[in-house]
Amino acid sequence: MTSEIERKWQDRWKNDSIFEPAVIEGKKKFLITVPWPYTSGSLHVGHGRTYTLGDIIARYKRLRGYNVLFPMGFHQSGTPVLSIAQKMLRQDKATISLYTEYLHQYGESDIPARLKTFTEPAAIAEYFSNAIINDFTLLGFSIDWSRRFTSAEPMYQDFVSWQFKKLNSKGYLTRGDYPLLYSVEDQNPVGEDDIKDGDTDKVTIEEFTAVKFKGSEFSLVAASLRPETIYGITNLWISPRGKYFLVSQGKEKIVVSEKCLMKLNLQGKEVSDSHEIKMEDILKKEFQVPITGKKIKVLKADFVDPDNATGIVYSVPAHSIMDYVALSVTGEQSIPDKIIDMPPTSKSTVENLVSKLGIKSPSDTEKIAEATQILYRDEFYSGIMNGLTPLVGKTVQEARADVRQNLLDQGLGFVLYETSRKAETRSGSDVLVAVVKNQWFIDYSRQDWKDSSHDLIDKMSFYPEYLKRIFHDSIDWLRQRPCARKRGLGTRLPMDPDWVIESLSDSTIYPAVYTNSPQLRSIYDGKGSLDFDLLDSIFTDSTYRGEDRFYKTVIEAKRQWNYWYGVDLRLTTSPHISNHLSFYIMNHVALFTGSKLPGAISISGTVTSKGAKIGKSKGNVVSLLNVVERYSADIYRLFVAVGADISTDLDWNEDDVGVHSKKIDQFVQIMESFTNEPGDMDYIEEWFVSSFFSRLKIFISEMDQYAIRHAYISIFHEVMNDLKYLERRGGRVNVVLSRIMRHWLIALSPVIPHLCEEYWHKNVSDSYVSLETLPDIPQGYPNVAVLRAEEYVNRIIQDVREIIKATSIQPKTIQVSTVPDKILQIYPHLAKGDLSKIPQDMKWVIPEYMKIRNLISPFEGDELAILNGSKQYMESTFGCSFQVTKANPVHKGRNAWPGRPLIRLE
RNA sequence: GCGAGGGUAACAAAGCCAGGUUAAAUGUGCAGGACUUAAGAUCCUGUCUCGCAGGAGUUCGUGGGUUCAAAUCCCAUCCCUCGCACCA
Repeated sequence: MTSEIERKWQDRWKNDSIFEPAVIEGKKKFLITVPWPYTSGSLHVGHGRTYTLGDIIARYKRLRGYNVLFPMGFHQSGTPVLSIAQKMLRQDKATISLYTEYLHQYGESDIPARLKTFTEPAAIAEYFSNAIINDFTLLGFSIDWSRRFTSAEPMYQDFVSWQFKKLNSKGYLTRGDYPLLYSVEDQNPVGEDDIKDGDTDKVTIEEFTAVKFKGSEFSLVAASLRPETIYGITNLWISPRGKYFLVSQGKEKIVVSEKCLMKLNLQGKEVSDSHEIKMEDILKKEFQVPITGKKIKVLKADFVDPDNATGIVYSVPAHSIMDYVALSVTGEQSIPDKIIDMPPTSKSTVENLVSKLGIKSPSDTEKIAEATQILYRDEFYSGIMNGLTPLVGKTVQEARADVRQNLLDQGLGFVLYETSRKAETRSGSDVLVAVVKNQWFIDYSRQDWKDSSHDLIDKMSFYPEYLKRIFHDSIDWLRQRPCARKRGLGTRLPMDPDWVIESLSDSTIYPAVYTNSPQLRSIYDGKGSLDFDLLDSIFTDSTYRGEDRFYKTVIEAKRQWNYWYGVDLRLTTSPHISNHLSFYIMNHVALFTGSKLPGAISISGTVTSKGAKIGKSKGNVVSLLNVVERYSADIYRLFVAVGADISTDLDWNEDDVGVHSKKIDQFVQIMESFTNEPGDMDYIEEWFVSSFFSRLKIFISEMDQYAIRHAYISIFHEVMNDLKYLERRGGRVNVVLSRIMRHWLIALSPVIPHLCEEYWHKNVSDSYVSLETLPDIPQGYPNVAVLRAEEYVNRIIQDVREIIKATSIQPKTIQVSTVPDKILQIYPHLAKGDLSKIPQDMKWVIPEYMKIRNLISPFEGDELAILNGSKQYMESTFGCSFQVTKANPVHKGRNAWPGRPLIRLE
């Protein structure tokens, strides 16, 4: 039943193309974008949230009279789709079962046949694009699909080429060497996805300083993360299990481990003439510490990993747990003095940590690792170099940079990159660090660029507001970003077609293309390409000088662009802040000006499922399609709207969904039993209508701040509660609904569009509620006096209840006597403190007033009349008779005060 | 470590930016009642402590401070979550 209604309206919206807005010059427009989905799988309840919130906002802006464009496209560039296709080709079991499941969800009839096509990346992207369109349609999204395009589309790729040529001409692209994780066997860079346990145990790149220790015939190269400790070196360690090689590096001869040779090659350190060297030939020699010139020996140690870094390490027992422990065990040398001083309060010294953690031997690897982490961290942040070094007084942080630079400058060392842990790909080949030569970067580090980005951020709006500060920080923190790679799908870099533009970099200003993709596509189809000058004439101020037969389309493309761009609101999730959204801001600043720049950004929180992060391993993935089938689009939408504030996390919890589902049922019942009953309203009906319009005002002001949750609690839940209350008070539901039906359905339509459309047609008009504008609030509403009066009645009820509770009296009669006229007359003087204006014969009330003044709630209505009007309600509420009188003033004893009548139970 | 967000009643979760109208929304749970042959659904009432008259007391991680007044502002401290990059 519900799904039939939803389908019906989805079809009608689509057939009438009501969400494909045309340019209307002079009408205020609103362009809202949400990041385009990546087309590698099905969407779950978490994905749905941001899109749903986007749709709610789009629909809200429509009812506020904006010409709203809510476009969508698909992201297909990058590596995931490609690697899925490759895995399909390899018949990878896990991938096949995952995609079988996806296809099953989508009700695919011939799964094996469909899977066969998935060896082709385009087929995967195509299939899931269509699946997502289907999902979004079933959720009732008011998306303009006529403008959709994908990042793999040639028309769009010409646009990206234009963008990169512009960036390059403005000097925003640079080149340089860049380290990245690499598989030698596959001859490919590897991402987190390619590494075994890469998602749970992240692999990062660490920058070692490889230090050359000169000997009579060759140098030993030991690598360290802490070059400042060379002043405390006592000896070198090599592994008894390792193989070491003598190689030529330029004119120098150096010795490193076998594994290190490969790293040197990958990292562009050219070496030649390698041959293995016997361990004894190393052990019998002495070597010299660079800078200090100290002569040291080489010792064997089991704890040295020949595969790590150079396979040779230098020993600093005063500042390294392992070296200290190893030395204590051999007892060969005494522990040398420290070269780094710690604050007196610090307990982080080698000796303390070793004894505290009870480390006995080099085989206590876990404890040693823990102690090492503490020591390195504390020395880095609070250590000061002491007088045994020439760097006395410098912090460890400063000293490290100094020594490193010194070694590099004098050719006494070089940079060696290493993985933070031993890593291998999912297929089992080694992951090492390679240095890519001449990597292309977008130079986000440029200060002038950052400055103008900060200016833009100052002008933009953020929801919630604290995001503004975070974006300033993020811009400051950005460095050069590698923007192209050698594999993956995407656009070729126009100045260097060997490279493919990386998938975040090709999607920074793409919302621009939503404005005129049909025109661009038509020109592309006619010309076979979109050249630089043509795009320039559309997206900048330059004029079009191309072929005449495209002239009209170019002008139309430009008109669309001028009307629709910039993006009034971009809505996405927090992981995008430090990358996509920052790039989005900076690329806009680089290429556009004025009204074409972004207006506002809002961030929605993440979605958990049953309290846990959504993931296949947790088994808590709930697909969107499944939710729509089991509940309905409107129930899901209501849950998303009201379940949590836009910026906080939302938990997908079926119990809570059930609550919303019940509320929707009640709403349906109310709407089904509605018949138009215009006519005069009594007091309580007047109260309801007043309350409604007061809630509608709250709704508008909250929605203008995108406080969707507040807005809909007010206009849906609280209005529903008011309706229940109205019934209890004897009001006529249909009479009041006749007064508010238009406003209510229009206001609710952003969240529950299908039901609103259904009842709009049934009860109001045959136009589309989705396109209606919210009418003004009628004159005289909300009627504050009536609202106050009802509050007053409820306060009396509360008081009676409390008295019953405190006294355990079951009243037969409730007597309420309201404020005497004499007290009411002088009350304003009392409230103002003008005690002198109080007539002599009434002065006796002053002491009583002083005592209870905090309990008085002044009330401007006619209390007697209001209470008399509520007599019936009071009697049914308490099941006894209810009498109202005007009290007489009493000199001794208690009096009735404004808003605080006397209550007596009998 | 740095950066950001957060710690509120049995639980979940508002309020905090713009201090008083806050014993503190809302939902769940729990208790009592209404309706029902019964169950369910729905509705009402209650749910920190004390109170035979509408009141009082003690509460919003912990410890201080500002103020006539603090869940709300400031300082310190403990704990939790997320991000720290090339991955979409």
